[in-house]
Amino acid sequence: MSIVTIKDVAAKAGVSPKTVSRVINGEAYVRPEVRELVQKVVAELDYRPNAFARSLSSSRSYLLGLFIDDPVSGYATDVQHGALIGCRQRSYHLVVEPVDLTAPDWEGQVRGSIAALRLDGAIVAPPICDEAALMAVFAESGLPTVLVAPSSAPPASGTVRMDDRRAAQEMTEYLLGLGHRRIGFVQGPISHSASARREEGFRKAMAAAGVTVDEDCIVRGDFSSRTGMELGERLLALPERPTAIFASNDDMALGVLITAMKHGIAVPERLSVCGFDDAPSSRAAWPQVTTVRQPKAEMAAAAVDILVNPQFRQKAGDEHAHLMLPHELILRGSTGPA
Amino acid sequence: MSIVTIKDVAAKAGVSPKTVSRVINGEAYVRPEVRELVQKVVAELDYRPNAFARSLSSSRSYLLGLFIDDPVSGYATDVQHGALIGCRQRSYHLVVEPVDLTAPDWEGQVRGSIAALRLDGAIVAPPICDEAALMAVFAESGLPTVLVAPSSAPPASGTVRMDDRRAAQEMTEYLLGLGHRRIGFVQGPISHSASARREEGFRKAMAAAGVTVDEDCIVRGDFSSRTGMELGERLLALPERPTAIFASNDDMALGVLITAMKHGIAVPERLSVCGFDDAPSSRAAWPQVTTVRQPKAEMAAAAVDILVNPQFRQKAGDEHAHLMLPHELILRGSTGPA
DNA sequence: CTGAAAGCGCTTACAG
DNA sequence: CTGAAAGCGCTTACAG
Repeated sequence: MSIVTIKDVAAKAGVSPKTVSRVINGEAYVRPEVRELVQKVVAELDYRPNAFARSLSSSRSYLLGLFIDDPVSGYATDVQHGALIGCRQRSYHLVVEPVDLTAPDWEGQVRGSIAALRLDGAIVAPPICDEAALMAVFAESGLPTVLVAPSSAPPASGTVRMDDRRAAQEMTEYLLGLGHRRIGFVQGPISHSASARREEGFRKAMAAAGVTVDEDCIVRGDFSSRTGMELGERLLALPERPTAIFASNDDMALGVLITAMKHGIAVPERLSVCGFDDAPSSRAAWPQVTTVRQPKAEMAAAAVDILVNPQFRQKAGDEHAHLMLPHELILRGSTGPA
Repeated sequence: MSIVTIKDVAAKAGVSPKTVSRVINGEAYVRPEVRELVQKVVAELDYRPNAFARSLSSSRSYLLGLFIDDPVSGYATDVQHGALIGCRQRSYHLVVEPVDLTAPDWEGQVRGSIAALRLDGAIVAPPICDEAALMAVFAESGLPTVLVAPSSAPPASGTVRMDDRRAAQEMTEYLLGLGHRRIGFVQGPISHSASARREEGFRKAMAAAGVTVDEDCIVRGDFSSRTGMELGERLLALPERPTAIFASNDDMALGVLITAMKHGIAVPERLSVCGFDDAPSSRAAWPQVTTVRQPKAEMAAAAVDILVNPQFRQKAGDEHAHLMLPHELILRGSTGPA
């Protein structure tokens, strides 16, 4: 394949390499006719600036790092997809860096990526965006860093999140609107603070509707469909059985659904079930599960925007960008009137 | 953060930059004591070679591209995970490049990535590894390219795959071993040739066991759980109902399972169901679905090995590496004696 | 508006 | 076994 360099373009256009550089970087101060000529030659020769040479001489790498814990999770996948789309639009490239906090040298790995690749910015996905030690590495490196859906608010250049509390509140209001009063709630693991916020939203809506929450109806799972099944058993065995169960993630909702099916309890006729996340499992189930769509890809794309935005980059460090993106209730077949 | 360069290390160690270069690249011809000294200084200064400078002066970028169609699919996720692990081990980095063949300028995008990033190699996931136009772009660029689970055998530096036919055969033998004779088979879409190979395996095992296949028991789906449900209805309504259904992917198996539940047909007591892929849906279901594990991550890691292996890189173009990786039958609760 | 000079941080030949 | 020179392909100051 042609290894066309800036010199080739310059020679053919009869200008200096610097002028070609100006044109391809969209700088001002180039005579329109010269600009046009250069652009024509660039197209003819299919010239692609060497990203490495560019990075070496400038201070930018045009590379963003996506740091994730478990790259195989559906969550990570969606986040990555959004980041990829954002990068593509801005002519950046994305380097995916798995971070295994249990590995002995994870810190060296992260430092290595930052230093060797001269990343222009980092996007950190949950749950590792809540790890103080990791955030310290980024802070120390001075790398602009945007956190996606962090639980707390660690020091970072920016954060992008959704309103878990408000979303859970809306879902609960929806169930109440269907006439449900006795509603079971399946909590997530304590470590996952978004889960706590979801519970808050649930309780807030219940209180606002003047409905007392029976604490027997509140059970704690670990976000797996397995605990969803177990806790479903428990809730459905209650003397006064709930008419609806709100699980704080979809996998647990699926577990509840399976348990209901095992016991021949028709969903949604005799039991409404809803989840949170809009995970693939919510669609694989039957009936499909009513849930909350997290704007995962949109959050990641917004993170890219924050990092790439020149104004932001300049002020990185003292300016912070905090975005709250809208969620969406996805109403499906698993919920119905009480 | 420290911007330590090779000169800093050289100065502190009292040697030339070239010697430092030799040490960090593990070249021969460095006196042991000098090597040790340099390594000590490198560690002290936490020196990280600038990947861009390295790439610019050498011909290697230490970057591999993973080209995928739909980065959100579970398949892509697993492949990426394996590639990531492979890269990590070899001190390479992975750049993920989504390829949207429906976009007007997909070809320019791919060319751009290859040229601008000076990739050392490309890993191409299915189904785009079967697109002739895309493969032509890689061929033209001269970039070493390894295909993961291609259906046909397009020209490429290497391929890594599993034996779909053999796996389906083994699964069928397993069902036959359980005493099943009337077995339904849900085909995948014609476009997906692996699906055809799975059917071949099924038929081969049946023939070997002397069992005639009733063509009414063979139905074609599109790999979605939706068609799994529909075709499940059809198979279960057959005058003589199958005692087992082998779906050529897990999503369809899940659909069959749901249909069975709806009709109150106990699985595995009255119907055995099995799938293919070991997708998340096979575990989310209840009972969990017996399936075939594709070594997706392993295939991708092997692809990295092929690309990074110096011997291979040298001969790239005229030498081809073709690997067949072992699969695994995952026996779970959805299958039982006839 | 345009270009010549210098340099980014490495590695590739090439001498010793 | 070791190092001085040149260069990879761009961009950053700096002149004009």
